[in-house]
Amino acid sequence: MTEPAGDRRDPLATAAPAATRAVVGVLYTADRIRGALRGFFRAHGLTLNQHNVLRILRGAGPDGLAGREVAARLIERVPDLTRMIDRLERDGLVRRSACPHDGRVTRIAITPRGRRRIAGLEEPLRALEVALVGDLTPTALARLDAALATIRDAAEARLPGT
Amino acid sequence: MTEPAGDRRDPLATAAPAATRAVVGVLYTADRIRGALRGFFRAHGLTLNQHNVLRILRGAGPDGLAGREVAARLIERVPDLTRMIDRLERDGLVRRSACPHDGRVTRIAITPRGRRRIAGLEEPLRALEVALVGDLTPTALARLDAALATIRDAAEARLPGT
DNA sequence: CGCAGATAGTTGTTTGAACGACTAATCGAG
DNA sequence: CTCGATTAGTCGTTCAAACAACTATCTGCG
Repeated sequence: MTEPAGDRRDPLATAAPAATRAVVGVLYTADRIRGALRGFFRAHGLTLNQHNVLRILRGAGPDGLAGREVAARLIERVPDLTRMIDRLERDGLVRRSACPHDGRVTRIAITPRGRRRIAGLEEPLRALEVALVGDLTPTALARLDAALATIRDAAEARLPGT
Repeated sequence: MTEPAGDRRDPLATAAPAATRAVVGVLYTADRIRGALRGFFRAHGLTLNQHNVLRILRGAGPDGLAGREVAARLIERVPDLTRMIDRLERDGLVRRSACPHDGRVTRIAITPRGRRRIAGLEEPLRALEVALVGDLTPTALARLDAALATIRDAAEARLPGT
């Protein structure tokens, strides 16, 4: 009789409101996915966001992209792209250059060393992703995408910036 | 013939493999949800994890919980619970006490001030959560929960710890 | 022109995260 | 007992995140 309200063990196992369950479920699942991906990238000396930047730059032209564009394409928004690029540049994975048309813009491009760093990662990464969601049917995956898109649109409408 | 695959603009708008889309979608959506929740909690001097700890402790008995148990119930795993509790204790929101049965264990309990800090937050928080997912039908929410549970089980099997 | 406003990026500073090493207490086998 | 192994928590240190303020460049209107 000392713990009358001790039935709240796991935030995901409760009979919480459906909205709470969904929000918490997304956050919880994302945290575990990040944990699984962290170990993967760490073996290659990269963080999640670093790999993301390199992948984005590899998909860009040889002139690279403006920092603003890189930030817009990132999965997770980083509030200080400058110093993140600083570290990548210090490691020789990206290269900065001034934009000839706009003196404010610094263009960022991937270096050959950066390409080598992420070379060969795509296939094992995809295998890991498949292992994470492989038990879901294509229909379930499509529904998941649609539900997430709905939530993210609502969430972006409530973000401070922009 | 140097860049034959330069059609990758937005990580969510591509025709990427379904597994990649799902993984990226969860991470992307979680990041936006966190951004929306951050502003909410910030107005009350709390972070997401801090509010989470207080909510967990409020659901526990008057003796509080062992740090280990708090960590296990958290939505996002924190690798240094000690200093997180340090900050909450410094602000007078929680209180530490030694466990009489096990000298290794430090029990953590919420203080009246901690209760006041999170009092009244539940309803607006729930309203925010509903605003985030309100456009989804109950069926869609149930399917979302099921899909996330599947993914998180697979992800936890690939985490370093435990 | 010339100046108000907007945009892109950098920098300062504080706070928290991440990783590992370390201490102390408990448990279990012999 | 008592010694090795395990568990709970704390501490040191390094790195990155977050927020705000600042500089420099561009845009457009008068």
